[in-house]
Amino acid sequence: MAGFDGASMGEIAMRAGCVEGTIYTYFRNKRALFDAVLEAFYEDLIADISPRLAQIEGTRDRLVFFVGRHLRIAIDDTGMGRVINGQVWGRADYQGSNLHALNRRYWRLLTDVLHEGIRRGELLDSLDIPIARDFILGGIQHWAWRMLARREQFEPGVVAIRMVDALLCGWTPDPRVGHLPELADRVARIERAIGLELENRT
Amino acid sequence: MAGFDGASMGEIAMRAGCVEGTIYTYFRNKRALFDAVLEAFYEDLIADISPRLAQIEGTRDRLVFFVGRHLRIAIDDTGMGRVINGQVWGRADYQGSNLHALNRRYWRLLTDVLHEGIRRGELLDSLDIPIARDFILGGIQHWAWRMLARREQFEPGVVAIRMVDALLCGWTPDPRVGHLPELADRVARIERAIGLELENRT
Amino acid sequence: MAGFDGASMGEIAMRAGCVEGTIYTYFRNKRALFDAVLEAFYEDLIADISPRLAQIEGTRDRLVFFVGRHLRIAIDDTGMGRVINGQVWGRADYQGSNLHALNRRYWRLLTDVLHEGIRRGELLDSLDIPIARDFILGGIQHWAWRMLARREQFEPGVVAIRMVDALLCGWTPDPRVGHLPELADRVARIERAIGLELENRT
Amino acid sequence: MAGFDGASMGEIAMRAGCVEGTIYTYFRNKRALFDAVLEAFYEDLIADISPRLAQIEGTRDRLVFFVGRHLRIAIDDTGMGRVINGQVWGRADYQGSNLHALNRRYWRLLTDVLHEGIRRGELLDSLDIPIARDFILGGIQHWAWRMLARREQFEPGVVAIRMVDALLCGWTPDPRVGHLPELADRVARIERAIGLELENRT
DNA sequence: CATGAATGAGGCTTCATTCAT
DNA sequence: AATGAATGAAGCCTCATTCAT
Repeated sequence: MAGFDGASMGEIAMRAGCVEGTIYTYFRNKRALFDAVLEAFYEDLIADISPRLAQIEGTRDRLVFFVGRHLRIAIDDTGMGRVINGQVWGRADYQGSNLHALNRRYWRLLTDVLHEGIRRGELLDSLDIPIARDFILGGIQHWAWRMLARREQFEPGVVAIRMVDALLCGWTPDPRVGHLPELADRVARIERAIGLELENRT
Repeated sequence: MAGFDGASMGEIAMRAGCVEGTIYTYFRNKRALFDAVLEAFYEDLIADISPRLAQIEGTRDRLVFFVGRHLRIAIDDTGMGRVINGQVWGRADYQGSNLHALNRRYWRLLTDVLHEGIRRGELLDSLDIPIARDFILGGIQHWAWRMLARREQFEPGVVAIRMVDALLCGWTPDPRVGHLPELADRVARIERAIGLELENRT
Repeated sequence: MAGFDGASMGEIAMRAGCVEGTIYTYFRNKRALFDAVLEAFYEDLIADISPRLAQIEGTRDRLVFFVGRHLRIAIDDTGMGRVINGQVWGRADYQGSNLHALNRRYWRLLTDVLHEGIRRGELLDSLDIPIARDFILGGIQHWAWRMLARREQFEPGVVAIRMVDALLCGWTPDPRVGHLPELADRVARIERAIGLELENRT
Repeated sequence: MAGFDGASMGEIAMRAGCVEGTIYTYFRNKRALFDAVLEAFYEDLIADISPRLAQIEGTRDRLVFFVGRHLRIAIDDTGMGRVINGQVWGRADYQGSNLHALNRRYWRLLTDVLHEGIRRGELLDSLDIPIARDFILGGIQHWAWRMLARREQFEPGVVAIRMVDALLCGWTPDPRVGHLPELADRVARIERAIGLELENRT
């Protein structure tokens, strides 16, 4: 019903309003057709996201935008997501293919945001970026598929904020924690001032 | 090579050491065969994980065990993972199927750990459990596939710890940080009481 | 209309009284089918010719038998001859194939006759056997095709004799001719002895 | 790779430096194109051979030239030879086609040499010319294909001499055998002269 | 005259499924 | 219960040919 094997050239031709032979005027074979479609999809996606990401300030807002945009793919291009999942992964010649390169360029938009976030101090230095990336991309995918399987609607913008918050809580250094040393200083000064003895607190 | 469409009944029969006709003695059709295989896989998986999860104390350790076990599936049962991915999702009759029920039972093991973690105070009350679950399952999947695609080895136990830490940092309430506002108030009150002069702070 | 490319699997199946799929139960693909047919043909041919050739005395009679039998192929198995011509030659993997081995075994029947003929003194020592073989096989083929193209009937036995005679005239040393010089000497001596006067001869 | 069916109009057009449609401006269909090519080939061949054959004296030299020239076709125009073999023979409308006429004109060059050889007394009166022709053409073809299949080089001029000699040995009258009748006359005269009674010789 | 995109028929092959034994 | 040969629908792909530009 979906995916590379699920779609027949006959059906594709019919939907395209031509006969099977015509497709072969433009694409060498089924695989070439799928590659071309996926490449066009990625190109458009990158061309759409890249400039808008550059205009957003702040790591959190950038992530919210990226996650929301990625979630929208699952809604608008449901089949595409499934094809990518079925085709992009698990192909013998994936590594080194043009598709792989595009996939990397797309992921790069996300990891660049993460790296920049670390540089700005908005994300923890210790953040494992490959893991963070896979959590975001994989988590979004799972969420979207589950929603689609249950035929439930969802608002990408709202879900994106919830997702980013769920992740950022741990990745961003808590500004309040930054006050701890200072607070300790003040307490020590008070103690000195009143010569008071304090109980230990666990 | 893998997946529902990738395997032919002839090949399956050959590997099973029988002829194609024999399979139809036991399974109505190909779909029924695959469902049975997936069900057996899930049953075994749940039977394996469930009791061991019960013996582990502490949310963090439970999550590490679950994540590690799930990662191992991608290594030991690569094909199975792909079949699940291809078949579990995107089937018209998935909702309400026996497979769906098993899938839910498996996920339930994870969400139970999360709920229990909240109850124990080891996870934030505000944690969005569906999102958390999808981050874990989706993140693991992405990570594993990427590794397999690159033919890189990885140690499930080590990766599991890294993953859980990356997530828990934000999900577990830091006990010290929770007391900070209150502590600051008390300090300020004491300072006021004893007439201490404070410098302005930005 | 004939040959490997000329015959469609559909047509073959129809003539065999089954559907296309059935053929693939027995042969991996079209090429395997053709190879099997050709191999069976050669096996039968060799099994038929080999013992009969052994029972025939004399190089000339053996050649007549071989040529006649080969000519009959062109009549009885017209299509087969054409397939062999189209397939046996000009295939990239011909050298070293099973078909090649069979072809050689068949040719060997002929070249063995020729070698034996030389050993017996019935053929010239100087006979170039590869060339002789190609003349026989190629000549027969040309002759048969020409006849078939013109839809002319011919009697293999009669043609075989004509062909072998045409070739043997030069390949077999004429025993009578060998005595000629000696005979001429004796005549000349007698003439001289009896004082006979001879005219000059150029 | 070769033959009528092996070449597609697309490939032909590409090699000709035009598009497929253009070919149909000049040739009604694929068959007409092939016929035209074959005809041009034969025309050139005949135009090349014919005058040179006329300048050669002696049947043997003429045959050596013809055989050598024919062998060279197999080397220089390998594909052409295969096309001719596949197309010239075995076509329903071959008899009476223009191609047939050209083929005959080409063969005629050879049979004319043979007829002339008989007239000159350089070939046996009893030579069966159709058979002789098929031996030459068929033998050459077999030899050439075998060499090409084995990827062996050969020198057309050398092979031609060997072939013609192999055939001529039988086709040319042995000059010594020509003395037999005369010798018999002399013996008879002797017998008469001496009134001798001779024993029967087998 | 040249083009080349579109066509559609036909080819080979696969494969889930059936059924008589 | 097991077999495995037979099926036939469907898939991908090729290619000679046409036709509007």
